[in-house]
Order: sequence, then structure tokens, then C-alpha cells
Amino acid sequence: MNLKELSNRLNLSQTTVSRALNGYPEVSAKTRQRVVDMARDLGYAPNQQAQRLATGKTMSIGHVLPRSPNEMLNPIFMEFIAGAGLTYAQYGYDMMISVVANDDEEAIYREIANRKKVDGIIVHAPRRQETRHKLLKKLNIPFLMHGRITGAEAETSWVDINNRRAFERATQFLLDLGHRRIGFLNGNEEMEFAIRRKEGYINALTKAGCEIDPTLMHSSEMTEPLGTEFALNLLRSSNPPTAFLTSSITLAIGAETAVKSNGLQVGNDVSIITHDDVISFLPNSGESPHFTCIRSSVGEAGQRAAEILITDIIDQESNDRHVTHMMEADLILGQSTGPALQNRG
Amino acid sequence: MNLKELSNRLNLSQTTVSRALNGYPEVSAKTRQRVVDMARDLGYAPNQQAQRLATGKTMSIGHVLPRSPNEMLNPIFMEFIAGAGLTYAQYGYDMMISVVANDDEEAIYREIANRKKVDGIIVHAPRRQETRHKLLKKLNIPFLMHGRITGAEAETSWVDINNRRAFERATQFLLDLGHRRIGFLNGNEEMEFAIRRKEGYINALTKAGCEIDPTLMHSSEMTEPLGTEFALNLLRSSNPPTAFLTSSITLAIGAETAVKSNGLQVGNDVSIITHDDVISFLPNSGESPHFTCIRSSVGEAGQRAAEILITDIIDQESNDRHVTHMMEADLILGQSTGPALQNRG
DNA sequence: CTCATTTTTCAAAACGCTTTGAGAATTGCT
DNA sequence: AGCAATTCTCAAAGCGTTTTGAAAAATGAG
Repeated sequence: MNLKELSNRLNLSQTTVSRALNGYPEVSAKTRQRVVDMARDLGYAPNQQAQRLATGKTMSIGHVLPRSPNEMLNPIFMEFIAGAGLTYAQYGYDMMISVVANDDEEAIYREIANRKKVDGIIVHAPRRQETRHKLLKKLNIPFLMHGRITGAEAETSWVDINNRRAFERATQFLLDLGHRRIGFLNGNEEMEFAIRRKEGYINALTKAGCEIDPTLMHSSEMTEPLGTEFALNLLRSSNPPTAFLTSSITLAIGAETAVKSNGLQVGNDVSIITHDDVISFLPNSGESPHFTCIRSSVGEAGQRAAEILITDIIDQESNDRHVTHMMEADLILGQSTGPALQNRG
Repeated sequence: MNLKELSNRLNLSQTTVSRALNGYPEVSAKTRQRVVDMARDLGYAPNQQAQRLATGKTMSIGHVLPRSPNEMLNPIFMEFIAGAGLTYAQYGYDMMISVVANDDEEAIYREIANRKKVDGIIVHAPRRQETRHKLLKKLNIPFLMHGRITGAEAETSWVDINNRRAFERATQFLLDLGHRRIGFLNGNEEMEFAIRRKEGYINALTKAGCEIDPTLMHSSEMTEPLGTEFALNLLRSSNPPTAFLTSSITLAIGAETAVKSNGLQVGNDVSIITHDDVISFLPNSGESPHFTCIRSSVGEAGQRAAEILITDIIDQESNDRHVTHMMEADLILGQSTGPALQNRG
């Protein structure tokens, strides 16, 4: 069933039928009703590919998912696209995802742009040495960064958490509880977000006049076993930390395992505070959640990002005015933190 | 830069240029080289939408990701699509993902089919009362199930793990170690996979002449806190289990927490064996992995699924011959299992 | 009842590619 | 050189929409 057949059945021209279905005013209410009814009865829906060609709009957004060298997939990616997907559905957009080896990434962007595969792109996980935004700008395709690029904040649209502030607050919170040696389990410091988090951690310590001990900081992929490993190393050292700050729930779970396996109690002997992206299958919710955390939903970030990009695409005139959206993280008190030991009676 | 402009530049017809680029034999090697070179220099790539309309093939596969009522996203989904994505990239296919509320799912399939959005669909997480395969058959669109449908095994193509066998073996393994009371933390038993796993568990117990104690079985979303909660309940009961069998790594982590918080040692006092889907950010690898497990990579399943569906689409003639692929799970000995207490000297 | 408006409808031209059916140019054979 | 076979190239017709520019039908004012 295509437009031609449908209009034949109705004894109308394709023009009129098309207009009736697309809500144009140049068609009488009566005719429109007749068209709509028949389309429904015959199960007609416009062929997407033809529509795309005719309109020049694909009504779809691309996400490129680079696999890191060690094949690790970050779970926050899924939460993000699930959020974005909700918005896409609302606006009638489709989501196209390309999974690609890290080094092919540029070629993929080129192809997407040259072949006009999508109307816009969301770029994930900006790195310290970031170049994708320049490429995309050159390719002249609308895009949005999930995460800022240092030094190019004004040149792109982005959605990001205030990572520096969040981690400064978290560190401050531990300091206020009397902790002085705070282990920091961070993500890979090739990544923008990890750099900022580290800055926040260091800022807070510096303001409090604490010395910065590099042996307390670890940076790696954010898996549970690595959390255990690094936390154990620190706990076994001659001058162990009394608290941990971690960049993800998985790392926190790992750290907790380490603490317990040393016969210590979390929240009592050793405090843990973590960043919580609100990963649906690693929930940390409830009235008093398991982990004290700085929380910012990555699913919401996905929704916002999609909204911004889509409106950006729709009013193309605002060509070089970039929209940015900074999300603040809440500090949520849970059961994994308490006063430092030396502070107790 | 489009085909017309390119052929003008070359003083060739669009036909010849198109054929040269698509590898048709009716064009001289010299001309082809000239065309390819110029295309490269001018950065020409065919407009995807036009190509799709002309060929009638979208070169893309759809995945529908229904959000469960409680918003839980299963991490295996991401690993699966990452695997499938690799295959798609190889074959030049794109991946389209629709995120959708559970009850809109049927409407989405209808739209995808009517509007010819994709060449094929992969259906995830078949449920006990499954109807999607019937709908897709009616809509006459190629599809493949990730997971069998009981009673319709021969009517669809599918890729699945031998869940029943794997869980029977795992249970048998625990029985061999002398365990008689085995707690079973399963996924939601609305799902096909969970039903089969339960059957495997029960089969092994029955063969061993053990009584089936319903109070030892739990079925829920597979999150870490729920694992802890159910395991704790069981451990606190009057007749606690000496071992746990869990349907996911997240549940196993939860169970481990419970065991430890009761002052017991995993692998010593209480054994844990889990199904391991090989989730990249919850690794359970190495020579002697943390958890003893029945392991089957869901990423590989994704790759296989994509291959099967694509070849299915390519040789359309094999219209009603379905391809099925059963994956066996390996039983990998790790550190979380040991002989039952009452068996020791 | 006419003529100017307004409303409703339409035929045809895009959109950018692939594919068909056929014609021109080249080659090989006698 | 002449003719058949082969190689190379092309104009034009799709694919299924939207959109343009114009015509036909209905309405309203005088």
C-alpha cells in the first residue's frame, strides 16, 4: 500500500492525500476525514525512505559507540541512550547507533556526514585530547557533546555534570567528618570527566590545607574488581586512608568488598562516598541509600541532550548559537559514611 | 556533491559512474579508476536515503528496547548490541534502536514494518506469553529472536543459550560437592530464560532425589541489592542453604555481600555459582575467576544473531527455513565454591 | 446573474540514487 | 576491409514521497 494506490482508491490526487495526512490547511475537513479513515483501514503509512529523500530530513540522530581498547563498555552509555531514546520517541526521531573500534571513529563520522545518514550526532565521552568536535564542525553536521571539552566550551553545545564542584563537595564532606586521608578511585584520566573530578578532589584538599598524596589516587577503568584491588592496596599500606571517594557505583562496590575483607565496617571504620549515575541495575536509592553519594542521573542527561540537539536542528537559523546545560549533582547522605575514627570519643 | 555533479565533472553518465563505484563489470578498468579517484578527491559518497529508496533495501536492522515497568535496563542488552554492532559494521548495516514503554511495543513494530524502516528486526527477551513473533510474521518482516519461544521453536529463527542444561549442570555440580539445600536467585519468571533455568535447577534436584523447597527459590529483577536481600532472608531462616545458584553476576555480588555480612566465607562456608553473561564492566575472568560460573558470552550471541539475520535477509529465497543457534555454556571453576560443610572432616 | 475571491483539487517536477534496454565504440576473425 | 561479437557508455524510467504552480470548483458581494 503506497500513496498512489491509496489516492486511486479515494479518487483523489496524491497531493491532496499527502496534504490531508500531513495536516496542511488546504484541504477540507470532510476530505481529510475520508483520507484519514481510509489510510487507517488500509494500514497505509508513508515509506520512510521516500519521505526522507523528499524532505531532506532523516528524522534520526546518530550515536557513535567506540569500544575502548580493552572492550569495556561503560554502563552509563546505555542509561544515557535509554533516556535520549525517550525524547526521540516523543519527537518522532529515530536513533542510529554505530559500534566501532576506537581508531575507525573518524572514518565513521565522515561517512555519516557524507552520506547524510542522520540529522545530528551525539558525541560521547570527550577525551583530554579531543578532536571530534573539530571534525564534525568541518563536516557541517549538527552535534552535541555529552561532556564539555576544556578550551572549547563556547564552541559546541553540550550537556554535562558539574564534576569539579560535585567532587569538591564530596571531598569537603569527608573532610568535615574529620577524614584526612582519602583514597580516590577515579575513572580513566584520559577522559575529560575524570580530569575534572580529580581537580575537585584536589581543590578541596588544598583549601583544607591537606597535603596531596599521589599514592592515594588511582585511575582506571571503572570495574568492580579494580575497585577492590586498588582499595585493598591502599588499606594494606602503612598509612591507610579512612575514607574512599569513588567515581562510580561499580568502584564503590569493589571498595566495599575490600573494606569488609579487611574486617572493617563501612560507614564506621571506613567511609565511602561515590558518584552515582543512577544506573538502573545498580540502584542506590531509598530513604537512606546504601552509599552516600553525589548523584546525577545520566538518563536525565540523555533526555536533555536529545531535546537540545533536536531543537537545535529544528531552528537551523540559530546556526552558531550553542546551547549548554550544566547539571548539578545532589549530595545524598547514605549509610556508608561516618566520622573519622580519630575523631571519636 | 552528488552523483550528477560528479558525473558532469567526469564527462560520464550517471549510469557509468554508479556502476563504476558499485563494482559492476560493465565498465573498463581505466574508467573505473578515473571515477574512483575523482570520487575520493571530491569526497563523494552516495546519499543513503536515495540509495535506500532506489534499491528498496535500508541496510539496517532494528532493535526494540522495551523498558520494564520499573525502568530497569538489563545490562546484557548493551553487551548484546555491542556484539551485534560489530557484525553490522562488517556487513555495512546500520543499527536502529527504539526505546519504548512496554505497552507501546506492538505499535512500534507495526510502524517499523509499515514504513519500511529496516530490513529486519531482532527481538529481545521473549516472555512466557509471547506474541511478538506472530505479529512480525503477519507483518511479513524478517526477524530473529534472542531466546527461544516455547512451543514455537520451529517457527522462528533464534539464538539462545541452553539455559536448562547449564543450570542443571550447575546445580549438579553443587550437589556433587555435597550441597543439599541450594538457594536459587533467578530472574523474573515472566521471562522465558528464567523459566528454563528454573527447570534445569529442579531437574537436577529431582534426579538426585532431593526435595524441592519453594522457599529456597526467588525470582525478581536481577539487581545487586535484591540479591543481597533474598540471600540474607535465606541465610537467616531456620534451615539455611549452604550454596547459592544465581542467574546473573549482579545477583551473585549481592549474595556475596549477604554471606559476608553474616560472618561467613564464600567458597568455604557457603558456595556461590552464577551464570556469567560476560558483562564487560563486571568481569569475572582470569585463571581462577572470583565466581565459579556457567559462562556464555552474550556479546558473541549478538554477533551470531546479527550474522544469521543478515544472511537470512540476503538470500530471501530461503523464506521459511529458519536458522537456529544454540550456545552451550561452559562451567568454569572459580573461587566461590567448595564442598558442603557437613561433608568435611 | 456576474465577477472576484476563496477553497479545494490536481498534474508534474523535484529529491538522488539504481537499473533497464539500447546504442555507440572497440575488438577479433576471416 | 567487412562483419559479428564484445566492450563500453548512455538516456530515461523507475523508487515513493513532498512541494510547486496552476486550474477547477465553490462561495460571496454587488
